[in-house]
Amino acid sequence: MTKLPSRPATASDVTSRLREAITRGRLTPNERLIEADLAGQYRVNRAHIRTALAMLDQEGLVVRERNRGARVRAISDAEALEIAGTRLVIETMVARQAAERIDAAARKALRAVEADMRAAVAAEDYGRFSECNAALHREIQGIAGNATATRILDTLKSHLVRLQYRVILLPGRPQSSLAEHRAVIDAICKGDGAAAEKAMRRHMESFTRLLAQAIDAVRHGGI
Amino acid sequence: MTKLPSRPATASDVTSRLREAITRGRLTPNERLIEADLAGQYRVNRAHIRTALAMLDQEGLVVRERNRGARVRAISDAEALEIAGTRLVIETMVARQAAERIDAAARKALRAVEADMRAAVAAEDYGRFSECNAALHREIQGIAGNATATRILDTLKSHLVRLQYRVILLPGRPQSSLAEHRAVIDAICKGDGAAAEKAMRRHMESFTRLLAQAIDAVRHGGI
DNA sequence: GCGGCGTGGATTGTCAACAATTTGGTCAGC
DNA sequence: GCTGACCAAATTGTTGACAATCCACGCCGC
Repeated sequence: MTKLPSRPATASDVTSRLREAITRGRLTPNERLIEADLAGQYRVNRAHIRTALAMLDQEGLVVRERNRGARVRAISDAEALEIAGTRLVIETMVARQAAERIDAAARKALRAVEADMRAAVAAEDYGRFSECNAALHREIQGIAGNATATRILDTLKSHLVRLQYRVILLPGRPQSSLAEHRAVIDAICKGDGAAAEKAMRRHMESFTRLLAQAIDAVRHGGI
Repeated sequence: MTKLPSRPATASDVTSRLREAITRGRLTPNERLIEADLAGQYRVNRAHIRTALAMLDQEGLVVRERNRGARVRAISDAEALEIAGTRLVIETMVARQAAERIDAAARKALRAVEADMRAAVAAEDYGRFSECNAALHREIQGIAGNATATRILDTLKSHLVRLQYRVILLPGRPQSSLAEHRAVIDAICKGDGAAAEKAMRRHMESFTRLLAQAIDAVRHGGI
């Protein structure tokens, strides 16, 4: 997994590991993050934990209250929709930029991801589908080459990962998602910025709509 | 200015002050940020400086290299345009949301800022105009009530403040900017989301275009 | 009972000393 | 004069100890 030479873990290593623990749900919303415990767990000094928590606070994954410690930040339903909406407009912009900068190698890469994705849907392997999904968006971001947008999207997504499974698991969603993704890929490969923008907006709108439905269902249907 | 009871400065105080020093240009791009110096300057322990630097790093205002210290991050011309472009799409979304949620009190507040702005232009007081500009966008964000977007916009703007003066000082810009702002305000007050979106996009596009020109001019014209 | 009031344990905040690393300069040798 | 090794100063990284704070619990008086 991580490097074996076992260079003493640094603060940003700890930050990554904590971030992952939070986004993967190993640390649950509102869970207290006790510096001494975490320090013991990750075999690092408390100071590292402290700066990691400060960074994750800045990132919005953690809230800290003076003298009262840090907790995993719970995002409300309303906030989840805000995040999805913001993500929508940025992904849309990125799709256009990707279309404007596409080249042969990038086309090939996109088609490869598409094939993977299609296979995952055919195999009904939704975990893999989810990974392909993430890979595709990452690939598009890479093509667009917009570091600012990429950074923002990364933090926005980190807030959504826990929720997105609800959407992916909706009946018929993988199929419709695949079709939407294909439209995005086609437009980008054609180098048609306007079409890519439109296709990505449609894709993200349907994601956002389904997310809203999933949230509503949960709210009204218990658990 | 700050509270007189003089509660011992905390890490996030230091963060704000450092942030301001960077955005206001008191600390220049690539300038080294030496922990001990800053600690002395702000009358604070080095540990506070350390966490402040970690947060500003996460925020993108500072870069840190292991064992080599922190410097004010210099943003390239290309990156400035990335930031402006990203800001554009988010501000556009926010304008639409503001139009959808406007109420009587908010209308009044918007009109007040508009009057201020007009007065500033008439008086050719460009510092004040710049402040009004910021106030207007803040007001719109407040009406939209989108905390996620607001947070992102704040950090994006913090990267642009140093550059925006170049745009504001262009001949005729205050007047055209005022007109664009009026269109945005009118649309929002009418509650017309689509029009607000369009007006804001036009405004931000012209800002971005002028920023690009200003950058080009600097690049080719010396200094 | 029950509401205020310490009190102790757990946890975070603060600090200073020490270790490790980088950097720039000096000097010997070629 | 140039190269490289080495040394010293400056700076960051790490650690542990101690202070301040919060919180839950039990106690006392009513």
